[in-house]
Amino acid sequence: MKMSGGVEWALHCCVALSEAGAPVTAAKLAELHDVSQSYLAKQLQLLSRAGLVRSTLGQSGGYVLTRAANEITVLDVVEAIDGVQPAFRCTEVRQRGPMAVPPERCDTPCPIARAMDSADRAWRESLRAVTIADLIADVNRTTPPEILAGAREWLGA
Amino acid sequence: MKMSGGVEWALHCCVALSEAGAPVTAAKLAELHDVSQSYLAKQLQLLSRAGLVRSTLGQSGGYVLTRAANEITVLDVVEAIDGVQPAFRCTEVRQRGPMAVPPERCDTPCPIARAMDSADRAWRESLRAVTIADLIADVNRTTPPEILAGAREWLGA
DNA sequence: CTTGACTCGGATAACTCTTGTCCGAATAGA
DNA sequence: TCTATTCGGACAAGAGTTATCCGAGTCAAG
Repeated sequence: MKMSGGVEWALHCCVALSEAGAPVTAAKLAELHDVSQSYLAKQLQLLSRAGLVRSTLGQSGGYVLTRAANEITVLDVVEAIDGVQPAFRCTEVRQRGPMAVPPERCDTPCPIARAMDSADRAWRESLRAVTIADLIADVNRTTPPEILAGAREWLGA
Repeated sequence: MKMSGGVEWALHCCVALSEAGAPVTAAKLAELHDVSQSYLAKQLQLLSRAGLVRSTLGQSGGYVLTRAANEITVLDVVEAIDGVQPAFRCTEVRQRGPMAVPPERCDTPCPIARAMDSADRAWRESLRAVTIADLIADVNRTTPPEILAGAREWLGA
């Protein structure tokens, strides 16, 4: 089981966008994080489709967050990039084979699927409890101030 | 993000093995669940490597659980098949690009990684709380008795 | 108003990982 | 001793992710 690597980039971009305030181009975000520009554009498109960022075209264009940082959860970003489908998908094994249970007797979900869904809900609930604003607060607390100031200036330039 | 489909099969196999008591061959398990025999063998190998099942060779051989059903958690099976690595892997983006944070200043983990790890722990904790015995109890409660009896007899035959 | 350059967006290949299959080594019973 | 049956690891095919490019649209300046 592996989450799309783009999730990490997208979260870093959300943090940067919130700190910048003004529109930032995909090229600048890619350079700041030293990642593939073309591929990062794809992740930003996904964020745009999900309505988390708004893109501005033309000169002095770029991406801006559509909501305040404390109104965007980590789960929002994860679902925008990685999709909303749970990692486990029940294939109804009990309805197959020589001892198959007839479909009309399967009103309750398979116990295995139930356990997986419960775990999936716990996972999502944990991600929903953290917002971009929380991440920013942690970043501001743990990174050297001079680097923070430099990054803010670099983003604006 | 997608979990290996073999996890579902492996869990069904553990339930079946616990109900059987005697060794069951991979071929019988595959026929019971109507899945690819060759591929199911791969999953059973992984369970064997993890020490959850013991294989017996030769005639009248097969697989048996090494522990009681209430001593095997769903998490044990998931980690045996899908691996123990978390879905999210931090690539230390903060240490890259023009505003890179020097490694010696990165004693605390990245806030993004921390949020992901917390969610991952919640997920695993939820899976650890459910045992194969719990699954069996649910199965016995929700499936028609005649099918249960038939399956037990079919496994023994 | 015209021009120009810069932006994002979707369609297009390369690659990695999962899925699926096969045959050989080892074993228990006759 | 022999035979039938078992599991185990090595071997291809497919799907999904990763990475890239070029065109449509837009804003700003001249």
